[in-house]
Amino acid sequence: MKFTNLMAPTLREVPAEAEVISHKLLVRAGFIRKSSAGIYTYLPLAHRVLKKIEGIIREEMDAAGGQEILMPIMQPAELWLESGRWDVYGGELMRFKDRHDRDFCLGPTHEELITDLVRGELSSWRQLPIMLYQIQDKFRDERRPRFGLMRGREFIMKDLYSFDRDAAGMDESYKAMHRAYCNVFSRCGLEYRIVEADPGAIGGNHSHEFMVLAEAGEAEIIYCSGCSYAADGEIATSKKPEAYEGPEVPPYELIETPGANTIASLAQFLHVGEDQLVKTLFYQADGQVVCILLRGDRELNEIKLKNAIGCYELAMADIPDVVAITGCQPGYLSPIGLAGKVKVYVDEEVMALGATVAGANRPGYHYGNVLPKRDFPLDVVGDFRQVAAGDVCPFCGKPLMSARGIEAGQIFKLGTKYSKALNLVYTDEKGEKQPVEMGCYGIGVSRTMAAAVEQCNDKDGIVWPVSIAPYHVVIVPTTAEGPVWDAALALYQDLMKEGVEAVLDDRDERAGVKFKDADLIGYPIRITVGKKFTESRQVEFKKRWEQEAETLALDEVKAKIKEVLS
RNA sequence: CGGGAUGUAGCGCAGUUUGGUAGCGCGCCUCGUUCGGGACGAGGAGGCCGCAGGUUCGAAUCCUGUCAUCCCGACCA
Repeated sequence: MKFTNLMAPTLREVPAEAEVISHKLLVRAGFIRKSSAGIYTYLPLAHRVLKKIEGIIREEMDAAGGQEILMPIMQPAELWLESGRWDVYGGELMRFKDRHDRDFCLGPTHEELITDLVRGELSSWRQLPIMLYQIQDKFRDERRPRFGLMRGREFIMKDLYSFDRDAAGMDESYKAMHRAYCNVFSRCGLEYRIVEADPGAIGGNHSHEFMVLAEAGEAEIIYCSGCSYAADGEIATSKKPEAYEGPEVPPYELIETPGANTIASLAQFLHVGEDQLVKTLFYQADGQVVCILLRGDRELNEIKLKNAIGCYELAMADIPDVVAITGCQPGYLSPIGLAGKVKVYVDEEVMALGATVAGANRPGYHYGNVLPKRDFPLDVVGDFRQVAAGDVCPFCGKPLMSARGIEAGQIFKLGTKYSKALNLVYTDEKGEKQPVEMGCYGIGVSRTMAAAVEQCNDKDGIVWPVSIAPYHVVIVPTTAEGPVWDAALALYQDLMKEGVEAVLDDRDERAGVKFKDADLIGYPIRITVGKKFTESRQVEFKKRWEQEAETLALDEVKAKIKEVLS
């Protein structure tokens, strides 16, 4: 491709709306342009990168037993009503009506549609297992699209669905996909980590996320410094402490704590650590107020609490509701005396405290010598704490670490959630109907491209991994005429004949401009034809990820390119 | 959805407080000089000042509404 024929509109200045590196660079380097919030056009360079990522995904899915199909983006409401998700999915589902006033949506995911497809064709156990996948645009009306391609409203996704006769079969499919995903991200040249994850609205009971490591990632990864434990911060857990079994504690007593209306100020006033105190919080779960007790130094993990309660909406309770229950403004709230009023969820770390201090439902006062269970109710004891770096690994006891990641893929064991809701059954050897065990497996293709940029860049621009680079080689003639130009053109034509993916920067620009754009766009290899060619028929060969260039004779270039690309 | 900010040329911005008929840098076009890390000079094109109402002799500027975009939070396969 000649640069003058390539629509790659590079910008010298950063668009004001871009915040994260991948968004800035993809816009500046002429890969994408915004259409509306969270919706982008992929220009030729981006399109090539996406096709490469998709190519890698196809090879790995096919090798794992997948068959590619293409389902409609437009989906009828009936299927979503049947699964129950038409009402549950909420505002994220892009809904519309056709001319006959029938309800439809743009597919945010395809469990309903594929289950409907397979139930129409599946009859015998002999047909299983089946793995079907597609690569297509997905639509989610995000409340807040942001960070360019990282969280869009329209994005490209690969979604594969597995159908097995039993749980053991589903486990095999899950393992096969787990391996295939490792291959995909490794082949894309990305540094990633696999973590245990919350299945969320897709459902099921077992899920892993594939996190591309990057500072701009929206997800927190907790992983162990000593063993292989790694989990999304949303569900990560730390070692459960032993419940307190020390000497007997005298009855609780009122103590004066003027002005100590936060955990920090109370700890300071009493000269004890925040981890010696009890924090009392009130939340509202689908309209019902609940109480949560945590160790003073801890934050609540709302996802854990949400899963424990089994509610859809969870938010801090309104202050008037709290006052109605406790008779006290926040600051000195007490767990004592809540029996029968609200359900109390207690983090297991609280149980490890001996005599502790809690609020007294009276401004300026706390109770000392408070003992969990003896002095306040424990309706549910569990893990509700947000785990942080430095906590103790639940499996090996070594300290946990924290990193940030971009969720590029997630795999789920769905079990029979959708097959039961949509009546997807097969007939087994005994002639009995059985529900199908399903799994689903997604990769954000456009997000993976953004993640690659997020991970592979320097101050000058993108540094594409070879496997997903839009082109492998750029040839930069320092002038657009004379022997230098002729040599560059001949080299380009030669490389084209050999099937090398090359761009010839044939613009009538100064060399500096071409170098800047080459770095910005991020071709893995740059070949400069210039003064060394005039002097001694040599060219400069530079790898994007190395600082220094090497000088080669013109006829050595082809071999060198092949060596570097392989 | 709550909070904050911004909409002026393709991109980055000034002008708005104090109303007087639109400006800078980059990019673009022409000519010349340059030519290995975003050159220089001269000339030129390009703007319903987001949109709709209102106030005024007169609105980019003041008022009302509305739309859009971005940030923080909440939320999220």
